[in-house]
Amino acid sequence: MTIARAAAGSGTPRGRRPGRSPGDHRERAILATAERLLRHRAFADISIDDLARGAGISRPTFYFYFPSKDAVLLTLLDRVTEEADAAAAGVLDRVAEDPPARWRELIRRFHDTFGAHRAVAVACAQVRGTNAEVRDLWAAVLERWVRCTEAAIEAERRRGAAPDGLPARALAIALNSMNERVLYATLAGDGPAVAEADVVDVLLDVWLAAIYRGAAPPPA
Amino acid sequence: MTIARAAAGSGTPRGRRPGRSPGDHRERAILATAERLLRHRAFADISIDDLARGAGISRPTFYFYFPSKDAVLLTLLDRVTEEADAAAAGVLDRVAEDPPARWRELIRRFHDTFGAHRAVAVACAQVRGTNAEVRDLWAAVLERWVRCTEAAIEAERRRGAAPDGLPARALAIALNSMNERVLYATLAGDGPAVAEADVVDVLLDVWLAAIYRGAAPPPA
DNA sequence: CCGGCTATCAACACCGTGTCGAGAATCTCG
DNA sequence: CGAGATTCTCGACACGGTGTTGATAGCCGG
Repeated sequence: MTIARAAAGSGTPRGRRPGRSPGDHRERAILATAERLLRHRAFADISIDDLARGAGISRPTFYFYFPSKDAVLLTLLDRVTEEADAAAAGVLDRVAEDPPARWRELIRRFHDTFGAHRAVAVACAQVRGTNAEVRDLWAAVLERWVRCTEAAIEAERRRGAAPDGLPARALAIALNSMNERVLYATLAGDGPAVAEADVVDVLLDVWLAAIYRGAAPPPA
Repeated sequence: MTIARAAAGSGTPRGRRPGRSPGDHRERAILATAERLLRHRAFADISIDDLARGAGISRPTFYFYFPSKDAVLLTLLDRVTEEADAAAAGVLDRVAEDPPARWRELIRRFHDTFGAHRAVAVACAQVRGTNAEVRDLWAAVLERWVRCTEAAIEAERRRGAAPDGLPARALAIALNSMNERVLYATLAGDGPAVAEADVVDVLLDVWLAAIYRGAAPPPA
C-alpha cells in the first residue's frame, strides 16, 4: 500500500483564486510569520495581532485571510504532513527486499521531516488538546500511516517472514503511537526522552522485536 | 525498586490549617465540581465562574482557594497519579515469579486507575500542551515509572531471563511512552485506538516481545 | 466610467481572567 | 464577654484577547 492523500486539500481559505495576487503574498507572509514566531514562543503565547503585525497588516485584515489563529496552524500542519507522506511514500512497498533497512528508513524519514519542522510539530501536539480540527487532521494522518503499517505487516506474515500474533491493526496502532509519543518527547524535550541521535534505532528495535519476534527476517 | 512518591505534597493551597474548616468544605466542592463538569465538557470550555457557581461561591472567592483553574486540575492529577502509584507499588518487585502475569498486572492496574478517572486523565493530556505545571508533574510521574521499568528489565537481564539489547532506560522510555499514548487514545477515543477490552493484552504483547525477544521468560 | 471584486483598517462588542478593597463571619484569648 | 486577629466573601474594576461591522480605497473588465 502506498500512502495517498485523501484530497484533504483545504487550499486557499478565502474566496480568492490561487496564484499571483497581492493577497496570496500576504497569506504566505502570515504562514511564514507563524512558523518563525513558533520557534521562540509557544502557540498560546502568540496573538493574532502578532501574526498580523509580522505580516505587515492589521488584525481585522488577518481575518480576511484566515478565520482564526488555529486555522493558520492547521494549514502549516497540512503542509508538514504532506511532506511526511511524500517522504514515506513507497518505502513500505519494498519491505521484503531488506526488512530492517526498510523499516528503519520509514522511521528515519518521519523523524527527519518532523525534526525539520519541529516548531510546527510541537505546536500542533500542544494544540491538539483544545482544537478539534487539528485533532481530527492528525487522527486522519495517523490512520493512514497505521493502515500502511498494517498492510506491510500482513505482507510480511504472508511470505512467512513474520510470525502470526496480535492482529496486524492493533500492532500497527501500538507501534505508530509509540513513535508519535517518543518522537514528540525527543523533539520537544518534554519528559523522559531518548537522545535524538539514538531515537530512530530505539524505535526500530521495538518495531522489529514486535513484528518479527526475535527471528531475523529474511530478505525476499 | 518500589514506586515511592517524592512528597510532591502541594497540600492546601491557601494558608489554612488542614482539617475541618468551612473553607475545607469549599475546596472539596470545587474539586468535585471540576471532576463532575469534566465528564461532559472539555476543560477549556469550563470557566472559573462555572467552577465557582458549582461550588456555591462567587468567582473572586474561588481565588481564595485556588490561584487558577489549572491549579484545580493539577490537584486532581496529583490525586490520580498518587492512586496509580499505590496500585502499581510492589508489582514489579516480583516480576521474576511469573513475568507475563506480573507485567500484565502492572499494565492492567494503570489502565484501571486511569479508566476510573478518565475525565481527569483526558483533561490533563489536553492541558499538558499549554500548562507547564501539569506538563512537569506528568513528566516527573512518568520518570518514576520509567525508572521502575528500567530496574525491572535490568533485573530480568541479570538473572538471564531477558537478553541484552537496547539500553534498559531507552527501552523503558519507549514502552512507557507507548502505553501513555495508546491508553490515552483508547480512553479518550481520540484517533486510531485499540478496543478497550483488548488494550492491556496488546500492550503486554509488545512489552514481552521487546523485553524477552520471543524467548518465553522462565519463572524464577 | 461604473459596478463588482479584492483588500484594508478604525472602532466596537464581548468574554474570561485576575485584582482590589471593603465588608461579614468566626475564632482566640485576656 | 468583647477586642483583635484570622478566615472567608463578593461587588466592581482593569486588562487583554477574540471576532465583527461598516466605511473606504484600489483595481480591473465591460
